[in-house]
Order: sequence, then structure tokens, then C-alpha cells
Amino acid sequence: MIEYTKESQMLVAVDCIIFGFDGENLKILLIKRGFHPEGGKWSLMGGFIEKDESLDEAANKILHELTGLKGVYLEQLHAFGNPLRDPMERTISIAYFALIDIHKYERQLNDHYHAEWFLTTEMPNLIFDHNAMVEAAKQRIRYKAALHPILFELLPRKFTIPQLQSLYEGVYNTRIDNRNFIRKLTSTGLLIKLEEKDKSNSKKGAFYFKLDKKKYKAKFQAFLNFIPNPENLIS
Amino acid sequence: MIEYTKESQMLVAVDCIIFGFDGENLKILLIKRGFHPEGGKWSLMGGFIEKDESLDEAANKILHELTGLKGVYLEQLHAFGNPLRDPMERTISIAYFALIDIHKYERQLNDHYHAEWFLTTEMPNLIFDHNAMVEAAKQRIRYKAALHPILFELLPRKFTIPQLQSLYEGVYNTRIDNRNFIRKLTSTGLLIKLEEKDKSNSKKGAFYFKLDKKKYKAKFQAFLNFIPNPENLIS
DNA sequence: TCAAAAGTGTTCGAATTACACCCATGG
DNA sequence: CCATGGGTGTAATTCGAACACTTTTGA
Repeated sequence: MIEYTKESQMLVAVDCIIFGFDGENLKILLIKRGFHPEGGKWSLMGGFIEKDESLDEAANKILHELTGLKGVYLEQLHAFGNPLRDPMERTISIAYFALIDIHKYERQLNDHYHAEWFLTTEMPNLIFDHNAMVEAAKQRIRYKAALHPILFELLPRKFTIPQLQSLYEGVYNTRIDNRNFIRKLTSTGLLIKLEEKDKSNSKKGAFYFKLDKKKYKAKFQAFLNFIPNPENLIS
Repeated sequence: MIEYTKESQMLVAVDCIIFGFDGENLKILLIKRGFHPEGGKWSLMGGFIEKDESLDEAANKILHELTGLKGVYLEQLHAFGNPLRDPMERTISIAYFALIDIHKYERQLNDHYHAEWFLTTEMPNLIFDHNAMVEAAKQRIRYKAALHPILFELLPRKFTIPQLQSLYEGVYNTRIDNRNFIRKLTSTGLLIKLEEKDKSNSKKGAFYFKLDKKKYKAKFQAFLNFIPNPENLIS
């Protein structure tokens, strides 16, 4: 019979895969681990869960500690619990991924952790099972972004269509036809065109857009493929 | 600075949401909790993770303990970690959901846990946050089954199209046009028609089908909606 | 013979794809 | 003036949804 016991107590940690987009490429924020074991190696930002905090709270705290940001997109990814994943001591880790506006981060830079952005395509080897966590996060983003408009979370308030397109192209490592891409986008009604243009990448300049926040929230849940009339589900 | 400490050790449990399909309705297997706290109330099957086992191993062990089954579909759902979720002691629970062939279970019945199947639409109140776990599992199944053929995991080796249809109708709580449903199904090429008919539900009888296992495995990953030509993704 | 469930096709509109040229402008 | 990236339209096809009658046979 199952019963409460002190024997199976263990450490529980949270690790965050933090994504950013610099306007051209998808990146991940890593820290140089400053303590034993594996000191000096690259790692995800993480920490142990405290007695009185929930998992989401712990993840937000850890994210805030490194980036100074609050209220950003943060989603639980997966729990990793291989008995030997941490060679020091049995530790379960709940991985979260965050999507942040990389420009907001840069203003908050915190050197304590020796944090650096890496291209998702050119990552150093990470400690423990952090490589697997990153892989899982990349897959999850692909999966989710195919059905929900989460990638907007990576963009600044003002962004251009070519930026958005290269973000999608980066995430899916593919080329997209720009006419069809724009048509799909505009048909969602999520974008509001601004007067201003971004001339940093071309002489003609690309119009800035911003997100229609209300429609974004309303349309965030929208999927289903195998079932006709998903709108009409009785609940 | 973060450092290893005994202070934040806590219990880590696994809870399983076990789904079955009796040919007409989607059901969940619950146990009557036989120990403190909340003894006598209905609960998900669960248990603590031991020092030397991974999360998946623990979940499989727990599932096997109740159902006698091995090698069934089991997927990690979510980690639940509200500090007060278990009133006795701080416990993190990693929830898993399982999809089993209900008929295989019945032969293995284990009375020790006072297990019973409940309609997903008529569930008793559960202990702790198990109600929320069940809700999350139902949502996850809807989500996933819209994109992947997981619901076959609930069916016996031989099944009929009307059974399959009522399974989908149950999961999505909706009516589906049978002609369109059959067309979609057959276009996947996953089904192999058998000679035999099931006459238990009609005089005419419905042909049995079985799953083409090879195609099932090959087609299991197949989704994507926002991105053209998902087949051509470079990886 | 008839009630009850199984099985079968067609038509229409919407969505997706493929595809190529002109525009605006800073250098 | 021209090189560079931004922006635009159409035709063909595929896909999804709506829709109703015939078949089988045990009771």
C-alpha cells in the first residue's frame, strides 16, 4: 500500500528555455554556470523550487531574476526526471519555455550570470539533459506556432511583415512564399498597419504593424483539423 | 546564488488519468482512496516516485499495478505543484494520461483498489486537484486527437466504423456526418477491412476493421496548418 | 414486413497553392 | 540610374461541408 514517507523526497528544480528573436534569427539565452558541478559550462537558467511557491511562480521568478522581465509568455514544457540526470543528487526538473522580446532584455542586462544569446542553430553543449530540453522546446514551439499565434510574443510592439516572415522561416527552417504568407496573416485580422516605416533593411522601407491585442486574445485558441466545425463544439 | 540544499526537498508523485472506451462512451478509471488523508473518496491512481526510477517508469509501474497492463499508450500531461494541493505535505505531482483498451482491463480486474469506471460526463468529485488533472487530460486528448490518430489506442484490435465514430463524437461532444467521417478515415489508409461483421448493434451488421500498424506508426506525426508543405520541412 | 442501423456520391464554396512583375528609394 | 528589398493579383486545384436515400436482416 502506498503511504507517505520521507524516503522518496527529492529536489525539484525549474529550468527555463528563453527564446528571443533579433529581427533575423531565433536565439536562446544561456548562462555560464558558476558553481559545482559542471561550473564554467553553459546551461539553462534554473533554480530550485521553494517550499511555498508554485511551479509557475518559481519559473516566473527565475525568468525575472535573469531578465528583469515580468508578465512574459511562459509555458510549462515537460518534467524531466531521469534518476541520473544530475550527477550530484536526484533532482526532478520541470522545464518551462519563455518567449520574450529580445530588445526589452537588452536594456536589463544582468552580468552576474554571464548570460549570452546563442543562435538556436549554433548552440554549445549544455550540462545535464539541458540539450534535450532545448530540443523539446524547439519542437514544442514549432508544434504550437503552427496552430496558435504565439510567435508574436517574440516581437516588439512594432514590427514589419518581412521580420515576421523571417521569424516563421527561422522557426520552421523553410522558405515561405511571401504573397501567400501575407494573405494568411491579413485574413486573421490580427494586424494593424501603422503609418511609420522601417527603413533599416531597405531603401523603400517596410511598413510597421502592431498586434490587435483584443483579437489576439480572442483568437488565441483556434485549432482542430479532424473535426468539422470546431467553433460549434458544445464545450 | 543558487546552491544545493536539503531545504527544498519534497515529495514527487505521479498520477494517472486512465481512459477507456466501452464501444459507446469514454470513461475514466478511478480508485477509492484507502488511506489518509481523504480516505474513502475517489481519486486518480497514483504513487510516489522512487529514488531509482524515471518519471515514465514510475507512471508505467503505477498503471501496471492497477490494470495489469504493460506497453500501453502513456503520455506525460503536466506537472502540478500548487504548494497546498496536498494538505498533508508539500507534494509535486506529475500527471500522466493513459489510453487503454477497456476490454483488456476487465480481464485483469484488481479489487484491491476498489477501482471503477466512470463516464467522463458523470464523474464524482475527486481529492486534491485531481479534478483539474482530469479536465486538463480531457482537453489534451481533444487537442491531440484532432491532429494525431491517438484514439485508436482505445479500441480493441477489431472495431467497427460506427464505434470509431461514436468515440470521436464522445470525445468532442458533437455530431459528425458519417459520410464525411468515413471518407476522411479511409483517405488516411490506416484501416484494413476484415471479413467479419459485428452484429451486436444492428441486424445488418457492421464490418470489423483493424489498424494498419505500419502506416499508423508512419503517420502518427502529421500535423501543421500555418506552414505550407509541412512534408518538406528540412528537419 | 418493418424498424433500425450500415453504407454509399455528388455538388458547392472556401482555402491553399503556384507563380512573376512593378514599386520606391538611397546610394 | 540602378540595385535592393517591399509589395501586389490571378488562375488552378484541393479540401471540407452539406446533403438523403438504399441496403440488410432479425424480430
